[in-house]
Amino acid sequence: MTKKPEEARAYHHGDLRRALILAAERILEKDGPNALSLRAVAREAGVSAAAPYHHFKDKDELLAAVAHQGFEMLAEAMAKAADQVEDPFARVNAIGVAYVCFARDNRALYHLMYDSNRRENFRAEPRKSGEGPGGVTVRALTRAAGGAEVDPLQLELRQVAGWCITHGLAEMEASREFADLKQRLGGDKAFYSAVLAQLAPPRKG
Amino acid sequence: MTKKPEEARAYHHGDLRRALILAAERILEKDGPNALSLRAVAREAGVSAAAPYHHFKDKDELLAAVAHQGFEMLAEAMAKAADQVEDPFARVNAIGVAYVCFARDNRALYHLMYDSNRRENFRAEPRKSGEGPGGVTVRALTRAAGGAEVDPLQLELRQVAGWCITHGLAEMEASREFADLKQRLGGDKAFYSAVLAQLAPPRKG
DNA sequence: GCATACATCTGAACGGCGTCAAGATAATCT
DNA sequence: AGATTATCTTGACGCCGTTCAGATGTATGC
Repeated sequence: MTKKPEEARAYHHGDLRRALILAAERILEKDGPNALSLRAVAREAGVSAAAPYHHFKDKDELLAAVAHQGFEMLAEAMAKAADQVEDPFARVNAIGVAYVCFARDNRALYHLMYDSNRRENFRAEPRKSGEGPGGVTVRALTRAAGGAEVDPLQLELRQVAGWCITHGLAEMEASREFADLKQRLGGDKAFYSAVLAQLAPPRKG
Repeated sequence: MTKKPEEARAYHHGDLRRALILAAERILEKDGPNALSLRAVAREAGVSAAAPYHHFKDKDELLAAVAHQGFEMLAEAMAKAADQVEDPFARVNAIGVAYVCFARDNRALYHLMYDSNRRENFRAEPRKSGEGPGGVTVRALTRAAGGAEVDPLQLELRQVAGWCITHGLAEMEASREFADLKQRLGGDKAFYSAVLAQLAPPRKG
């Protein structure tokens, strides 16, 4: 049997690398981050405990790959949300809401992404600044600032602040203290949107 | 030898509970979070690996105690910063800056605090909402809103947004992408302050 | 087509980890 | 003093991440 050129190279197992990443995501989703041991991943993929070391330098590198895939999913969700809104200002808000929704719906993965990012174990591709979640956000924010004459320093600060408030909300959205507020506003998304709207509009001049 | 009443109860070791918490902080500071194993903490405290189990149910409970102490330090730093500013609006900003500075100066501890909080392993005292970092912030924000007639929903949203942007900034402040901005603004604190100032002032009526 | 080189996987082992049970030791109570 | 209780040690168990020698399957050169 020869290799199928349309799939990644398959030797004994058949793209074990991808299988391991998927197994890790499955475990993360089903049993939580505490159960995410390298041995458990290998077990889930039906392979010996040492097998992953032919595809990843160590456990962190596998987790980084999982996180990398998570960032791609996140960027995609944000881009899709952005496309559904015309008004530049509302678009920024929609992107933020999509970001927080992703964190809500992929809690364990989101935390893994952030941890992996923090440890700077992103040994995968160097992130090209245009393609990740940051790129989507920055572009939308820049456009929302519009043709108006905006102090570039203010614009940059606003980008940072928007990033901070969104990430902060994503980290805390599950807090019980917000349950009441969510209900009063009529749903999670309305709550996210209202919180993100607290960012000041960019000052002109 | 009888016990010294001014110190906590000392049996064989002499308040091992506190010693373990301090040992954990020492390891965290010196060798980072990866080195923070229960056995290493016991070793650092000069005690057998099983000894901690007479003071903490498991490792998470020890970490929760460390985190708890961290929250007290943080609340103190915030309260001190608040006392040094008169203007209610500037005070809110100063509190946020103090919060981010704490995260910057106690990075490993801050992350531990947040992790421990996330896992809801706060088996220590239930947090009385008035005393923690949240209480300090909320009081200052409420006062900054002033006697003006403010929509209470808007005020609450603003509290949440303030909390989010501050925590988000604390998590990301070490990012290299901000180095340039920090320099242009003339220091870390000026940068934190400028970012936090991006929050919209509370709308009246 | 076959031997050789190479990529891939297994099995066993090492030290470290969190945790527990049994026993030793020291402080407290009566 | 003797009994009780709190504290700590020793030793063990199973799981973990990682390494290494060797087995096995795949591709390549002749």
